[in-house]
Amino acid sequence: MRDEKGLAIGELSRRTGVNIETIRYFERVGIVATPPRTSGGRRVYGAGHVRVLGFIRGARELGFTPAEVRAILSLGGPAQASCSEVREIAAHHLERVRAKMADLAQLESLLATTIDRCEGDGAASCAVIELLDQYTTT
Amino acid sequence: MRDEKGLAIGELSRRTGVNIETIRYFERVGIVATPPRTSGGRRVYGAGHVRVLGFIRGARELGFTPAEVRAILSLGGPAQASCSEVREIAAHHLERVRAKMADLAQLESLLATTIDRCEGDGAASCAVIELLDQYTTT
DNA sequence: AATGCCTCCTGTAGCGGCTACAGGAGCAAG
DNA sequence: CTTGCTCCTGTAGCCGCTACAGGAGGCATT
Repeated sequence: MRDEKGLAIGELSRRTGVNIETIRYFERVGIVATPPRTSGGRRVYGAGHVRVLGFIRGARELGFTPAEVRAILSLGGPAQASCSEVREIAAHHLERVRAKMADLAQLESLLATTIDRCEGDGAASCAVIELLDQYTTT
Repeated sequence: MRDEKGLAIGELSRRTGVNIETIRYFERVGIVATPPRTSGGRRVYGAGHVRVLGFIRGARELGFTPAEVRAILSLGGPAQASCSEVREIAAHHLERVRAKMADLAQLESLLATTIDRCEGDGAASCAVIELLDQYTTT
């Protein structure tokens, strides 16, 4: 299957960096459209699929949730979605990123402080174990 | 099962904030020890289980991975693990937290910049879609 | 003792987002 | 035709839980 007009799934996978099995999974759950087949039953992909799969990969790598990716795709995907709607989804994602950063900053501070107080085996108690032990009675 | 000497699983769950089903799961996968039973077949838990489950919950809530939790437990858990070893695991976790923070800071910056450049539907192109579209050809 | 209600038991399946594999068919080159 | 590679479908699995069905145990009340 080396037709100029379409790609086999392996070639699509190499082009987009998305796993063959993941591509089939995406088709099965409706994230990407079902492609036409050869008479032998093999899938034939075109430029639209190349674009959409690359887009999905980019969004996932930037931390957009699968639900957000689906939402953008249901707006028409990269070719048709309205900019203001995509921008709104991205802004929401940015809020989540900022909230996670704030959580991690708190956690980092707590861990660093506790580890600093930890004196190792010679001490009568262990600051890290004490920290983790706090939940013993709720 | 209201014996002074032991707790039933429901009471253990209320005491530790760990789900009944999760407690059974932990026993099944070996994270916590199998407790003795009544003649009727009910599990009877003691103070050791209360402590370990609380500890597990604390560690998970602070973001320690299941593998890290298991590592600490295999060192003897909160009652017996050596402080220096637990501290080392915590320090490694702190490194991961810091790395994640750095990743998120980069991502936050990229998203914020891109969203700022996004002018909405009136523009000829969409900065957010362009960003996500970068992966179309690898 | 019987009843009713709550708790606990085992076994199994499911969630999400993929990932992997078995067994067989298709396809192209030599 | 043979060979070697790609692709197909169907199924199961990863992880860390979470949920449920059907039935048994336990306790208080009548």
